[in-house]
Amino acid sequence: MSNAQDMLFRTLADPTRRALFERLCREGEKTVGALTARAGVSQPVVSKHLGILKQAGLVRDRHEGRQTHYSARLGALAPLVDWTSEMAGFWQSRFDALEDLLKRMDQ
Amino acid sequence: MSNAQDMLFRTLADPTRRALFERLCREGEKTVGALTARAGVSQPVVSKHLGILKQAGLVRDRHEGRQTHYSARLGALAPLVDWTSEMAGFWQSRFDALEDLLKRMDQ
DNA sequence: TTAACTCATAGCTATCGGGGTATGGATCAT
DNA sequence: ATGATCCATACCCCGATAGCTATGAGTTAA
Repeated sequence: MSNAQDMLFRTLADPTRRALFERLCREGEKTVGALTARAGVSQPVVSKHLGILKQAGLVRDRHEGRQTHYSARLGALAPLVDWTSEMAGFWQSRFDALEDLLKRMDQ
Repeated sequence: MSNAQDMLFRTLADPTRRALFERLCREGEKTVGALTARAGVSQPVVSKHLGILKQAGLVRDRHEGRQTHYSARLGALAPLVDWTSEMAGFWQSRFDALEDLLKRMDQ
């Protein structure tokens, strides 16, 4: 029963994970080793986080010899944008309704 | 060292909390009692979540007699939108750079 | 004043999850 | 073939937190 937003919010809630995703967005494709070098946590931890990011659809992996290259999949952020827009939409429609009411009261 | 995005993602990561915020966006101002009625958790839990939402700036409260009315503060979502745009921007600029490179190689 | 009601806080428990080390599988270099 | 490198998995540990009940503070009704 967990929708797309749930997965995204939970995945991006962790600072280490979000930092990894940000680096992939900023700097493009990176190997696990390169990511580990500046992640501040051990390699297994980086691998686990990358696995979670992949499961959320936020990254993709490409195997080349003994190293794995990860890159950001920006399209996965769409549900987050949609959710935000939806919330804004509800708020706006209620605002419009209020505006409308005030207008009618003014007549 | 926790920026605005961190607070927002962590706060919205919990399904119960996000559901409360969504209801406030959809249906407007609600009392704690009204929220508790359909929250699926106990009243103290609802109060605690509302407190966290308030601390994140996502809701505001208004005291009226013995009841407290909560409402959504949509502006608080701005850092989230900014972050998303920033990530998209990085991705786009790298894409543009690649496009540019290919263009120059083509000459 | 007393009783009922609304919400917030305190205290507790159990679970979840992020961190680590150890290790194995796979690939490359010697 | 052997050793070194890169990554993923398994396992454990511990802190964070979401849930509960009990209770108190504040407010309205009787």
